[in-house]
Amino acid sequence: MATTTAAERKEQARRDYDAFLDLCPTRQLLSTLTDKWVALVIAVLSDGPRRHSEIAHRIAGVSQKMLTQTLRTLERDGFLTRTVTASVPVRVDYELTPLGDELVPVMTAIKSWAETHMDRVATARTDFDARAAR
Amino acid sequence: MATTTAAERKEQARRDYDAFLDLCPTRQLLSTLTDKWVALVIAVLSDGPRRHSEIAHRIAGVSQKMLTQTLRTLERDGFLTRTVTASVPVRVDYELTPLGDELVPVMTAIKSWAETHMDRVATARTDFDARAAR
DNA sequence: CAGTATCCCAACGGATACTG
DNA sequence: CAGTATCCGTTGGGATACTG
Repeated sequence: MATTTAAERKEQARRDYDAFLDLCPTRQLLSTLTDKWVALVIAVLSDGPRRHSEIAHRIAGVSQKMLTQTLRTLERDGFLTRTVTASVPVRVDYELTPLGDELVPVMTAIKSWAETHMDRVATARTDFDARAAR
Repeated sequence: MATTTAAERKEQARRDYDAFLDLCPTRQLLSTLTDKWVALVIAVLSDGPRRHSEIAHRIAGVSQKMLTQTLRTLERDGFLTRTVTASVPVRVDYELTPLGDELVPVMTAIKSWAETHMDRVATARTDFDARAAR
């Protein structure tokens, strides 16, 4: 198989990935990346490794279930590593991988865009609703 | 009310928006921005005004319902304008507002990130599943 | 502390049919 | 062509209880 691996990789790399296409795998990846909890988790970890409980505290309102689920997905996709320290009680640390680091600028950009432009959006919304009410 | 408007705006602007906070309005805006269809629609319109049918064609697999719903949300939030030309059949054009234009870099960044790093994610996923199977 | 397992409701989102 | 309305299955996501 070693002889075809390199060729296959090239083939794969040459392929034109396009999220506009329904069946393209990037459409699925786009779904993962466009997720509220993903953006927040990546933002938290951009400051360095964090424990499960630290992340939970930082992201107000996230449920146990969603946090664990999000962390698992991100681990599977290679964005972060999960390190278990077998103490009592157990300690689990999450840390961004190099791939995860590359995601940081994109994710923090969305978050800060929202924070920066919130006022303008709020105004637009009020105007729209006022116009719709007429 | 004119006397308080300026002060109120300042007050609002000075407020520390933080999407990490559960009740902060930016959390809701973040939810809107982290949406697969939103990213794709903004990406389409970044090339200029488009008709409803053109957008539908460009974004493969989007349903009528989701497209219209997404366009309405984006219009309400001030990201695009909707122009109806009363002909038979009717013609509707969508165009980014200045606020929408400011969103383009952020949205296209996610889309192209997904397309660029798809291979590495796919590899990570395979590795993870293989390790999990052991 | 971290995680799993249920239960359960609400929102997402597709398919279809109908209107101006 | 663009949009609305309805139906309905799927998923998201919270609450709670339990385990190592």
